[in-house]
Amino acid sequence: MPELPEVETVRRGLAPAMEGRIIEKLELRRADLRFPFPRDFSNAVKGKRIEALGRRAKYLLIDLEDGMTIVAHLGMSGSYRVEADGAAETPGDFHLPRNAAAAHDHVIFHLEDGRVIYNDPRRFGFMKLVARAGIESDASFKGLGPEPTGNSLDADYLATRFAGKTQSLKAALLDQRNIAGLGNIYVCEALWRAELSPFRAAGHLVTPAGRPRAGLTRLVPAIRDVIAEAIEAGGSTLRDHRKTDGTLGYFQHSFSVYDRTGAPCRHEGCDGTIARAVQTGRSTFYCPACQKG
DNA sequence: ACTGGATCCTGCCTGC
DNA sequence: TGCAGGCAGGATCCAG
Repeated sequence: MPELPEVETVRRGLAPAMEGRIIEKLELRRADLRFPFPRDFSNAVKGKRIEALGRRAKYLLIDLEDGMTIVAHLGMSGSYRVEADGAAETPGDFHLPRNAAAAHDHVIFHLEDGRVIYNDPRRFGFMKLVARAGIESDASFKGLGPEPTGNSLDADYLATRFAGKTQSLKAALLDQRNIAGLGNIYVCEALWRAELSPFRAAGHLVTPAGRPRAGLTRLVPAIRDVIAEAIEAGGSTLRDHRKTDGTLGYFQHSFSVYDRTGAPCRHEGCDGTIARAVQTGRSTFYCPACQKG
């Protein structure tokens, strides 16, 4: 599921249940996810209070009182759910009986007043423990580009990154070193909004003098807006992913191109049909009629 | 240096 | 109905 808006939605969902709580026990139900868990992981966090939940790109950051941070990535299929002690059953069929472990529940945070459970069928996610001081030099964060919602993302910055690149715009936007947090869905959506071809070389949007062309100037607000709107909607819900309280995100109803092959383009006055192509092994959804820039 | 492909893993959907 | 094949929100490693 998780691109930036989904991870941010997870962070907001978990914060009320985790911040200020002590990790009474960290239960690891297997030895690894994508990578082995940190050596002595459970003991290292046992008894520590969680100060705050943060996010950088698609990484969830669980700040502990001792200056360490649990860096958690949800991979493709990771999700969290909260089970509060003594809470009434939420209507609907999602919640399991208390204390019943579901398939692919790999990590359970036992807190003072409930549990937070990490589930990840494909196990592409991972968790590691990093010292907060100097976290930016950790391999996961070094070289990471700016957040798409922050002020440091602008057309001039992207021009410096894209200048001379023969790589497609699609691939360049998926590269976390250029912008951190975009994934396949929101790259497709942003390119559609800016009416830019996903196949165009990234360098094409930069003048020989290194200035952003009009298309690149359009792209920045397209990215900002689609990410902001998706966060506002609580992220997208694809397949079986849900928010931490078991409810659904809504942004998938707002997709303009993603997974809409054969549907009419929603740009006013465009009579194009959404098409699917494969670029660097990933599906690209786009409108061949209006995404020509 | 830059680029694209292969890879990790399970589940679900489609088509035969 | 069963089964094989393709595909899925990501990041990293490797070869050309």
